Amino acid sequence: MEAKRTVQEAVASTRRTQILEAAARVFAEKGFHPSTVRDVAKAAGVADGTIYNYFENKSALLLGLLGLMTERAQGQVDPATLAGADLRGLTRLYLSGPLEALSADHSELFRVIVSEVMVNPEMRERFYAQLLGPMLKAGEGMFSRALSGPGQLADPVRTALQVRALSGLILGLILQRVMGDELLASHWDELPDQLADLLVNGMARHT
Amino acid sequence: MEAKRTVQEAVASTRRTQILEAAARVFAEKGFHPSTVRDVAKAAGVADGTIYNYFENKSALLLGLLGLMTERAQGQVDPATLAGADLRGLTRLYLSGPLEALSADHSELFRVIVSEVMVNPEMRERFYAQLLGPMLKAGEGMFSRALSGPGQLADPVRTALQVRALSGLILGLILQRVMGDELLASHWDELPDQLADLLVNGMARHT
Amino acid sequence: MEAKRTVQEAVASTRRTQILEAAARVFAEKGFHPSTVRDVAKAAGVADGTIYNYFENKSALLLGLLGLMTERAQGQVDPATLAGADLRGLTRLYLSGPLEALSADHSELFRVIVSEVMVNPEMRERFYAQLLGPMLKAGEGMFSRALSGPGQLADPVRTALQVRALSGLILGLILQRVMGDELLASHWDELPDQLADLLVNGMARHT
Amino acid sequence: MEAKRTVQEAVASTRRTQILEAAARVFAEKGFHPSTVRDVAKAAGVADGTIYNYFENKSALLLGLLGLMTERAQGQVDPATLAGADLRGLTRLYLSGPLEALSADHSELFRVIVSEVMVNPEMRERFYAQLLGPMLKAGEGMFSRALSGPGQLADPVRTALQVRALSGLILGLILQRVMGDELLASHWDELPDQLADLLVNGMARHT
DNA sequence: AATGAATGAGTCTTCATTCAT
DNA sequence: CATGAATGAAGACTCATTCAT
Repeated sequence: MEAKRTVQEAVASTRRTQILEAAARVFAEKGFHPSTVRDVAKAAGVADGTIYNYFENKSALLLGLLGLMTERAQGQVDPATLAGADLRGLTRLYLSGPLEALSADHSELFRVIVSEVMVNPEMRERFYAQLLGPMLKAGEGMFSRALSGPGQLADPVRTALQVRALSGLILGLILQRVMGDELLASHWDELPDQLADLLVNGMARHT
Repeated sequence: MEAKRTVQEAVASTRRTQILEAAARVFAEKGFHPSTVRDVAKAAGVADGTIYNYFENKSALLLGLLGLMTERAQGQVDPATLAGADLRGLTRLYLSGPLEALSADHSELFRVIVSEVMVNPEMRERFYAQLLGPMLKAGEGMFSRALSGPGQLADPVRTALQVRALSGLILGLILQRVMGDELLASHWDELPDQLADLLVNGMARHT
Repeated sequence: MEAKRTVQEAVASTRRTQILEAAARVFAEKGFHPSTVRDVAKAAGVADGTIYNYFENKSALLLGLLGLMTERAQGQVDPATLAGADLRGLTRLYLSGPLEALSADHSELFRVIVSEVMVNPEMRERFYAQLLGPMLKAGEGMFSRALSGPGQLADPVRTALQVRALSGLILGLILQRVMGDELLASHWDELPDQLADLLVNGMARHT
Repeated sequence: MEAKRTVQEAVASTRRTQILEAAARVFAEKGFHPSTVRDVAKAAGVADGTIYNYFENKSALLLGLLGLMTERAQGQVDPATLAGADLRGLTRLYLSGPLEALSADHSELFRVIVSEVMVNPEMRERFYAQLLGPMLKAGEGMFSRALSGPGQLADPVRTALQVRALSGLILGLILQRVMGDELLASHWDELPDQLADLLVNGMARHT
């Protein structure tokens, strides 16, 4: 009975993932609103009704994808690497994770999710609670240490705003790339380094 | 006949604007997809069918709003002020325009438009062609001059990337605010100054 | 403008009736739940969506039919005839109206409506408020006069219960006929007379 | 083997009853059509599919409930009591059984069943064959004796119609009560006596 | 015999768009 | 040009029923 239930749960979990990945493909291709539940069902190789055994409604698929994305975004950063990093290294690391992760493969899905986040309150809240908020919190911790001088604590508000500048930079660059800016696309890999220089040293010195 | 046509054109133009502004209100309130053409018609005080005398279809309303937004975004910057500005002043000005303009009133509509831009190719292209592209071009011109030393031209690619960092910063900060970050909301007015400092001098000196 | 609106209203009213009569036919034939909105639309010769220009939803069609039935049930009784009737005549009249009206043509529709009235609170309330309640009130007025002796008023509660017995009798007989009782079907026309005898004189004398 | 089969049959019968009672609760609460097979399964504490081991389909549940109701309606009347009753006593007894039984607890279920009987031919036939028909037959027997004078048989058609009047009265009163008539609800217990008086002596004398 | 996940046909309802007036 | 009733395609979702385990 124990075992049986566990097996069933495993199957159910697999099926859920299977549907979710199908939804990711379909939504990435056609967008959320133009996609039909039937599209997702077909892509997942299940019947229409089966979708509703795993998700309450069409929107829940999107929420599920947000969860998937969150899971993947976690654990991108290696705490050991962070420990020994100086300010520039820290900045570079903070930037490079999301820039690499979100832009490469999942940009299509990212577009769909951001699109709904903009407009759907529940998506927005979850996005902030699961992804953006934690990322900001982590950043504040990291940079508050790095920015504090010996015996002098960094201004917490200023630190928080700087972290928001960093994360904003990431978001904004991804958006611009997604919107078709070719310069960004072709220099994407250099960005973490360039930006770290810029942010640490400033434009004046950076030149 | 001349006059008559002109009057007619004026009326038509007015009616178009009237519909567009109704669409702005409606879309801002409910989002694009949940809003119906009838909603817009009612808000504009016209019949459903009348909408189609001025706009090809529902999507054209959104394109029209993008145009409206573009018009308003132009002429925000005063060329005279720019001329005498140093690097920090320039940065501050470049940031403050959009931050003030887009965040205050029109944030709802901005959300709707960005949402569709993410997902709708035609919207994306126009957004880039009308708004983002020109803004980047202008920025490149401005900063290329400011960053060039005497007798030495600034690296154009580096300049372009820096400009994209600036505009990305703007976009990303607006997004984060729109997503409900309270710290940004309460310190919004200080941002242009703080960011200008940060970007010009860097974090190291900025502390 | 006046005239135009009036014409439009007339058209709308006609269309409403047209749909309602189609619904009556369809529901009478297949029952309410098995009938689809499309069935009604086809029977009415309109598109599916047109139904929803005149009725909020499928249930509203049934409510509409209840209204139709109510209208027809009114004005069945001629006040002049009632005035001069004695107790037996009154009873006979009170019975014969509904028995003739509801059983003949509209028995199919009556079945559908009663079926939903049994189960649907809103239908039940309306049925009572529009049909049964008024019929009881009218009966109480009529019989309170007829049952009062000279200088002595009839007991109002007893009168009210007797009226409910009469109306209950009507309802119950219709139901039994509708359920297929052949004896009732073949003697339907004699019922008002027979029942009036029974009720006025009692079984003991009636024999 | 014998015993085993018997035990199995007992279990099966129990399970059947268990499901049927669950269905009674569910249907009484939500009505037949709005209830799902899953609702019934949950209320019975079994899996969806189990229902179909005991009932052919959803409708069979309702037919089963009709059977349940029939069983309970039988044996309500005590033949011994009937034997010595005069016309008034007989009438009172004939009325009081159903009025007490159907109105008290099972009125919800009664509503659901009548609702379907109105609309579903098979239900209608069974209802007539199992419940109404036998009740009429029994009444005809009882009253034919009571109404016959010495050496003179009562007119069978007249008797049959009178019995139908009685049963119709019952049905109609229950319906009116179920529809929310408060006077009936508050005087329900007096009905058998009052009605017996009315029917035996007539309104004229009854006053 | 019990389970409950899978099925997919079926329905209501919405809404962008058209067009006769 | 304005109107708004009519259209009908489209889609989310439900749920009775089946069947492999």
